[in-house]
Amino acid sequence: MNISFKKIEKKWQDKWEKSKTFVVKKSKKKKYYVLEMFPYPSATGLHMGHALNFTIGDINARFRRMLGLNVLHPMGFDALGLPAENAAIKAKEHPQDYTKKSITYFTKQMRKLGFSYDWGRKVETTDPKYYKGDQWIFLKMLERGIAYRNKAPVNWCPKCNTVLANEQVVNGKCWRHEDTGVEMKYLEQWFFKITNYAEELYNETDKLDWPSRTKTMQKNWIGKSFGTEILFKINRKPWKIFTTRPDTIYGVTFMVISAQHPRLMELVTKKQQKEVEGFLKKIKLVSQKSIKEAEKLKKEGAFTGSYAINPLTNEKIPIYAGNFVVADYGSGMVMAVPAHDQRDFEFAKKYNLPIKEVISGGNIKKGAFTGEGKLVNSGKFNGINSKEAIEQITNDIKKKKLGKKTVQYKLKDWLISRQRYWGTPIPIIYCDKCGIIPVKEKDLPIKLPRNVKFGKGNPLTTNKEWIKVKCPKCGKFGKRETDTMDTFVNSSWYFLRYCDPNNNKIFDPKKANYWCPIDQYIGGKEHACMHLIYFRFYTKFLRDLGLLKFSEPAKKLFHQGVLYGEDGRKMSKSLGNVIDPLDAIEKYSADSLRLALMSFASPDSDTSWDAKVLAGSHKFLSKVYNYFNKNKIGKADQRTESKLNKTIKEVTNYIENFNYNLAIIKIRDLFNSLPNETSKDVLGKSLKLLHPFCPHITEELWNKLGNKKLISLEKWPKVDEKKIDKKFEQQEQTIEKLKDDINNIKKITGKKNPKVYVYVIPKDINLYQEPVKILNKELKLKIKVYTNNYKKKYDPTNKASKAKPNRPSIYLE
RNA sequence: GCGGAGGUAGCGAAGUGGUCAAACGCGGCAGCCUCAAGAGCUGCUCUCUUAGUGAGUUCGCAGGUUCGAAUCCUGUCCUCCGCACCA
Repeated sequence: MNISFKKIEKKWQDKWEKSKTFVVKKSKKKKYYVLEMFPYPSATGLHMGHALNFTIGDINARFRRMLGLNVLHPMGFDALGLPAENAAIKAKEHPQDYTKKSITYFTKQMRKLGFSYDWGRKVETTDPKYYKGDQWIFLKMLERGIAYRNKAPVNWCPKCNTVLANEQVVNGKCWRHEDTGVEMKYLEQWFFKITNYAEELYNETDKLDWPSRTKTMQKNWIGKSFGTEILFKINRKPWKIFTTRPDTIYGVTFMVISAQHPRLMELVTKKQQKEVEGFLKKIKLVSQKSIKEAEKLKKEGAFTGSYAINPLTNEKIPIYAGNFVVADYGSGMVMAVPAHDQRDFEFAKKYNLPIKEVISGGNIKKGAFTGEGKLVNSGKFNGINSKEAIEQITNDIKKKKLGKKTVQYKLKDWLISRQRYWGTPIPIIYCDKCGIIPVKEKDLPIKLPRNVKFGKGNPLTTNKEWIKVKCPKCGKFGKRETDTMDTFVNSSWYFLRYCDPNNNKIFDPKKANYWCPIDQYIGGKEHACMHLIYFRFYTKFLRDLGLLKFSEPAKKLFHQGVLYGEDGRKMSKSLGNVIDPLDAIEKYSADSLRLALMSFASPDSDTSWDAKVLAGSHKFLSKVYNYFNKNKIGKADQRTESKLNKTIKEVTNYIENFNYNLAIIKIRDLFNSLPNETSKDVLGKSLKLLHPFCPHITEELWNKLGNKKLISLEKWPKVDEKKIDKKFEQQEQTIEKLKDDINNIKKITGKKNPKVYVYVIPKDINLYQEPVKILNKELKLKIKVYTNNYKKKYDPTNKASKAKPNRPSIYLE
């Protein structure tokens, strides 16, 4: 029978939309906010990863809704950003038109998948009403010293004429120009002082109900380490040096300052200038990204001509510029202890610098000894264990006011400036007289001008009309900031905007505090150290502004697995292994696709696409549909009731825990075991179990059962424990075993339609009567059961004597 | 180098102390149906054995704990992923 899934699906999608089924308001019910990370729309449309992500979210949303919660399940588009701008330029379109088209396309596809979004809450970051919020928050950050301007080394592509985000540098090359090396440049940039929140972000990570892997990644990224800050005198000025090994301070034989250090040139003497400049030139093309090929990179450097004074030994120590010291960690300069640090050791070997052993236990001729040991050559600290010496030396330094115990983070302030058009304009005006002046709140939003000419770099810089603006302070003409904000700014607070997306304010704190924090956030694990840290930071900042009453944006987080192509490789156009969700829907149906996506594997594990699973899912749904066309509605037997209730229990549990694949197995099993005649109640409850996965077909069949209301808004079935009867399970096992035995004997003997005689011991007779009846029907055989002591039984070969407890004897004729 | 995940029958994938030769799906094989194919239905699918209910060998590899291990412990090999010269 040919079922028109397409018609059915369209019918219910229309119905949901018309009757505003998924529109939510504040209510007395307990709230539940489920959110999938909003997509970055592109003209190529939704990909299978999106479909997977959103399906997981939708199942969760539909399930919670049926449980009686007030479910907020919105969707939006993260549409500002560099990739869209580049794609638009390539397509010779205006980014605005390109984005609009992409969003329309995405929306259409999402509708076809039957997601239960409250579309009235759609958020688009390209909407000036939205990015006004970015600008307002920026101004608040500026007021509080969280946003600041600073000169910093950045990745620069000479061909694009623009700064690139770290993610846009691939192996030291520009992502758009594979042959172009990225350079380091010093530019005045806007930063967000996320490091102010490093401690809180770090500490609260443990409390989150998030995947542990992500939590560790975040903690590593924030990178808290305890150490000591020691003041070394250089040219009579103190320089702070961070170390985790103050116990080795007597072994310092030189210092290394980062080649990227902004104050490097202060230390370079006239005599050494040429040498240092030569060195800097040599490493200029080595961007931060390619430094990541760490092991291969040889330690290199040049003597600056300056010396530092070791505060404990008063030794004069030469300072080198080096390529292996990170400029923005610690103080960008390290005290080098070649005897006890591998990198310092390599550097010392190369430049013939002295290696002084201060911890015993290793062989410093062979290499650095980084382990624990007793101190030697360390004055009054000789003989102390190195671990203990860390404490003692730190105390000594503190007493002498030469330093203190301190904490360092790897987390760096967030560089948000982008020399690009398609982003939120930074609301700043540069005035010759007044300096850097923030735009007044009442003048927000600063809209992106529509008229721009794309050429080299940021087209805003050549838009004279837009740039020219009156200084809010003195009234004379100044210049607008032409940099725009990093796209991650947009996604840092969008979840708040969903709570009241159409107002002219930023977001409604009252509503945000009702709906938030997000109860269940769902998205890719690749965001662990970017978006998922940024939006925590924003939440904390907005809390400190007094707008939010919570400190963490998402209580629970779920990462969907990566879905690879059928060949096990990443889906990509060039490999030709991309499966388009629309094609799958076209060929089968949205419900089939949703079911298949959840059947491959546990939704959080990486897996590959399998066309057969999709076909199989479709087959199953067809079977379900056909069953509902043929079946009779009458009374439910106890066996089915028992099975149903057991399944309700299992499925509920599985869905709670995101074991969607297992839930589906149980649901399939239930439908497969439904008898031709059963009650409306059983059928309805079975449909409800399937509904979160396959909303359309269940809506259709629910309606066919004679229900007037939507299944989408029905209550999730409750388990009736009393109806779960272990007897039936036992019977099922008995049936299986008996069936196996009969089939086996049939096979061995080759008898096709035998008469079957089953002999059981008297005690077991009750256990077998029912199963034999069922098997009679199922196998279409004549099966007779006797107790083995029954005198009138038919038993030509005396099989009956072999019957044992729980082990019937069988004769086939 | 640091950190994380994982290795289960032909494949995908459940299972985390006994009820495990191990759910379920796919594939394969056989039967029914049909003029035939497909679909659908039924059964089998580690090896051997047998008119069934029996035996043997399995859950990356090697040891160990236990009356008992796919499941716990130790070591080891392999795969995938993230971070990476962070002092």
